[in-house]
Amino acid sequence: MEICSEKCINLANVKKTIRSFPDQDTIVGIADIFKALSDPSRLKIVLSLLHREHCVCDIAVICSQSESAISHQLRILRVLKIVKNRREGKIVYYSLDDDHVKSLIRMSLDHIHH
Amino acid sequence: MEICSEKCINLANVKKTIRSFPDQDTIVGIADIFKALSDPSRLKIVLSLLHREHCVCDIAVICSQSESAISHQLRILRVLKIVKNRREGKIVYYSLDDDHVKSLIRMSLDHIHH
DNA sequence: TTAACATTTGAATAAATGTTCAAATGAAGA
DNA sequence: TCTTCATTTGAACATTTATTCAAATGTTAA
Repeated sequence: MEICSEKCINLANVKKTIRSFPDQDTIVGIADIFKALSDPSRLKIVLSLLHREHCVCDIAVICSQSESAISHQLRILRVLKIVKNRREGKIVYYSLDDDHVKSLIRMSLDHIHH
Repeated sequence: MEICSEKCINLANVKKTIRSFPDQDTIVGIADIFKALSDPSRLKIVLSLLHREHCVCDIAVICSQSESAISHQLRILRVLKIVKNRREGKIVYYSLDDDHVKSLIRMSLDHIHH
């Protein structure tokens, strides 16, 4: 990474921080997970799956949104490996696919309620 | 919350999940924190402050962005109480204002590198 | 094969968001 | 006071994003 030393106020600290930086892929990966949880309606979906699996139409009821809107968001969460699904006849059940996400949400719940 | 029982596949589970739901303010609050960390450039700023404070122009160098762009993002992070600042003459130093955010980031780093 | 149903998909629209540029603050030193 | 410098601000623009609607899958039961 290039450092324009002329513009730096504290070059030593800047170098330290840059050295401690994760690589760009890691940064984007983390940002993606946070982005998945950053939309209230998508967060609601994840919250609804915190304790048990649900089918799409039940999630729609729980989140008071259309089944289509829920399905669109579930696809995003599926691509990010945050939820997984299983089919039982006509019905598709979704559940959380990532324990880290559960931890993140529990931790943020603690944070809000501190 | 209204439940359209006709549309529910599994009413009992739906009711359980709805009962376990945080209130809307909590949901939006959590989503806001995740939103703050969901943009790679904003996440970079937070990462740059993980170990030590920095002034705006140094953050700009670290994140290879304009000082104006950094300042705009810092304002968002300040409103969300994720960073705080102190002025020393002409220079404004920013640092993290929230230990929970540090934990969230550390946890997500663990997650990516599992 | 049909009909009914749960879910998915694609296109379109509206709203939110990040960056840029230029101008405005506010503090320090000449 | 004037100049310089670090930072902030506002408006404009381009991009991303969530939701809606209509149509398409894919599965079950008649």
